[in-house]
Amino acid sequence: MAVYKTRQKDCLLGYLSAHTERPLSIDEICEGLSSLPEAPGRSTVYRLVNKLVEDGDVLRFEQDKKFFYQMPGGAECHHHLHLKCTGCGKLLHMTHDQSERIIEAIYGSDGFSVSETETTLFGTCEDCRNQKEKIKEER
Amino acid sequence: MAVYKTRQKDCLLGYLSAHTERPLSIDEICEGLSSLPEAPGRSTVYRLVNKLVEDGDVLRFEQDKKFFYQMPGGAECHHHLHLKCTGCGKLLHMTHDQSERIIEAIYGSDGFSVSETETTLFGTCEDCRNQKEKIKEER
DNA sequence: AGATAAATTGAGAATAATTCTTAAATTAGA
DNA sequence: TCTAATTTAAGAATTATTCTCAATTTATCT
Repeated sequence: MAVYKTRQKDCLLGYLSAHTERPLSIDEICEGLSSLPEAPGRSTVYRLVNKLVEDGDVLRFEQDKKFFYQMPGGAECHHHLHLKCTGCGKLLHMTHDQSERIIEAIYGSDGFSVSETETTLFGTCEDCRNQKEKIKEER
Repeated sequence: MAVYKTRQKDCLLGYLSAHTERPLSIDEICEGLSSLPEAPGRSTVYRLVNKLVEDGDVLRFEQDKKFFYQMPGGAECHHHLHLKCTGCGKLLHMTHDQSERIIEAIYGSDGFSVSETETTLFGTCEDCRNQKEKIKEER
């Protein structure tokens, strides 16, 4: 099963490597490609992107029942772990150092390499916790 | 908007509190309820479970594009964080102590309370990392 | 208990992200 | 250029979930 080089692949790959600043949804990718003459169709984007993930050339992560895709290496914003509040939806960015400490601790104890781009920690932010406290007190 | 007590609610709540050992999918819940005479229908299960999550009575988390539900308090297995390998799909359980250390560190630095039941860290396990190394060496 | 208004249920339609199917188009090599 | 293998893309199929609304159930009032 040889692999053929096509205009569509080049087009997608070009777009992804030019937009590494954050993970992109399929909609965002198709939207971004839409003005280009060689843009692959939607089902081709799905197929190509799956292949890229399988080959380890693109990172994929899941949020709100959707997949997001990102080429590794480029993103400054994603060299740290994220905290997502399930109360208000806010996304917090941990510091690089704190992220590293946690990742190294886990590597040391479990031999597991946590992927910063694929991992989001869920919980409750300070504001939402304070609000909950207040509601409890009012009873 | 008063709240009425119904047989279906009792039935679901009874089932959930009797099965706290791990998070359950909607299919598993409906399957489990199916033999009971007062079992709510599928759309009612969806509606009730969403209400319970909203009220904070049931925990929900997302995996493989599906939601899973669990009543808090019961589960011994979920008083720790999980590591999921994106290579082989293996699920690792961190020790309770290690989980606590990480959660406390994040609470200290960001004021964010990580929820153990809702959080899964993604990455590569030791075996898969070794395998990747081997493939690289063979080139 | 009977009547009434508000809340709840459930069957199925609607939605949304993704995968599958397949005929037509493209690619690479002889 | 011819040909076989690969890739594309339009749309059908799939799957988890939400939405709709008529029929049923619940709580309350008399």
